[in-house]
Amino acid sequence: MYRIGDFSKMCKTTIKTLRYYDEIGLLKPEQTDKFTGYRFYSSQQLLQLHQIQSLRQIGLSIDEIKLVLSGGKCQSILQKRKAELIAELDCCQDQLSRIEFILSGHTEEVIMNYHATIKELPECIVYSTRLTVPSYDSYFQLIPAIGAKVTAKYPDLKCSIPEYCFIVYLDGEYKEKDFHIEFCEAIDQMKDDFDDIKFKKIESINAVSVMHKGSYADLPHAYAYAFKWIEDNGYVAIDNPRESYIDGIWNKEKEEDWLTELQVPIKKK
Amino acid sequence: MYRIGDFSKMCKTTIKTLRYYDEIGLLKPEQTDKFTGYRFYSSQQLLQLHQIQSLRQIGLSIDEIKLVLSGGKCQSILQKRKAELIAELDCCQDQLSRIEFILSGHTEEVIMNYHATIKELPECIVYSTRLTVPSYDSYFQLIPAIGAKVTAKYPDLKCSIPEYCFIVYLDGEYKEKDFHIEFCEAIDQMKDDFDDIKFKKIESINAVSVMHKGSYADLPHAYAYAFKWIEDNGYVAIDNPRESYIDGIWNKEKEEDWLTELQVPIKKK
DNA sequence: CTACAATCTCCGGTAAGGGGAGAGTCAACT
DNA sequence: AGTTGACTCTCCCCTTACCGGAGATTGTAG
Repeated sequence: MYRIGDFSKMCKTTIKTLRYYDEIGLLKPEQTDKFTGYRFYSSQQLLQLHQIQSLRQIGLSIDEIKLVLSGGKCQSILQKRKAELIAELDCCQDQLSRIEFILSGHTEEVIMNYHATIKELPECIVYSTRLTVPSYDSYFQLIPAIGAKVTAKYPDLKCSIPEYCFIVYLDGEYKEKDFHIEFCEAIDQMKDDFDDIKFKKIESINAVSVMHKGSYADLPHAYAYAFKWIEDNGYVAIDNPRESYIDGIWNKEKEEDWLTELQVPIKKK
Repeated sequence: MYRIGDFSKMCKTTIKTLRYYDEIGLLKPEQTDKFTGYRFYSSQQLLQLHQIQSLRQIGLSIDEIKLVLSGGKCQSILQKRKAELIAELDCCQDQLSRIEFILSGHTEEVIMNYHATIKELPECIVYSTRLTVPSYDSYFQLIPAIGAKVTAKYPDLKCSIPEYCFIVYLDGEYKEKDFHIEFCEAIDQMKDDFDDIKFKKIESINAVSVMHKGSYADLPHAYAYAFKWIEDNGYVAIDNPRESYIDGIWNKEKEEDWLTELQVPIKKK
């Protein structure tokens, strides 16, 4: 029989940990003095603790170890831990790649102020219409008219709160003018199509998001950043990018206050 | 200005998280109503939060993000995080390897009951002597005599508590008899050598530890397990293994109660 | 005016222990 | 027999980055 201090040295485990294992019932000392509360461990416990340590060192949680020790599910618990580890490895690789991307200084070439995040865009219902516009500036003259038309047809239809409206560029290539675009506005319910207005449900999807502040003339920088980020971090774009408008001419006077979010649907390569 | 619920949807961040960031001062809402306590966020905060998310997604802690945002040390923080990630990748690989080792069932071939852990053996002072013994059983007749001799020479010398005594096999190869071994006993202070007794300090080292319960005749199984484990998990032995005696003939009658710990000094390959 | 949704603060919980206070216990040395 | 010092005990709070829920207040629609 060993007192906790000696046992602690023999098994290279702190006294705190031994007391904790006692408390949670993972490893009870063979005897506990009823009056003094002193714990006494035997060599048998040394063997048990050694197994516990071997399981802890492969990253099992204490609850999992309890399951293993109570004689069940060893295989499936290890398989589960294996899957966790593979996911964790992927996650670390991804984070490492993103750090390399920042450190390698792509950011400083253009503007230091772009950042990329991955987020899940939840599913939503939108009405949409396709149009060809001669230039950037002409969008926002056309858009209010579309909204008015839809409201006139379906007065009970409401925009999502918060508002979510975006356009998608349908031209695969870069164009200086006469863009082919699709305008989408998220709404609260499905309706029937009419004229050139189509209603559809957009499925949930993962996208990389880059915020762009300022004039639309600089948006290509944001696109360049996003696509380089996607490429360098091992993702691929799986759909046309969305340009989502947050602040613009309709609520901010100064161009430098305009805020746009670029969302590029992606998946891991 | 957006209320917390809308802002939460826009930035895909939970209300709980936003309140938490407010509380810890990472992201304060632009306004807080003095009477109702309602938080109000602006698009500017959207931009800030987006950056925070991008940093969180590479695994920075909140304190680190605060440092980055307060304008300092961005490079060094990222380098530090990079180093952490590389260490974490190594750790995951190691755990994965150990799980594969168990799942691939080496264990079942021999005896299911071996487990391996890696532990740091702390530095210690020992007296040691080399001897050649004809067979396993003759060790324990010789050892008490050695102890007696040392105690006679240095009466104030005390064994470490808990006791730590082990032998090292000096023969590189496997032998059936006439082993060349070194016997070591950990003690509390350095003394001068005499006769064939040498005192030395053993440095701290990492070792893989395997517990063996039962007759010494089965020890080769434990050795086989340990060396296969070392090989398969990408380590190499860097010194002779130690056989440390915990329970044996001196305190347990039955052979099946004897407990021995095999310690093999290793490093990552 | 009444629902009902949104928001607030406060409290408690997470995993696996670590740190420390204050009190009791054990063994050896005067 | 008393004292010192090492050891151990329990109890409580702390860690990270939030989540869940209770109970109270506020805002908005009908």
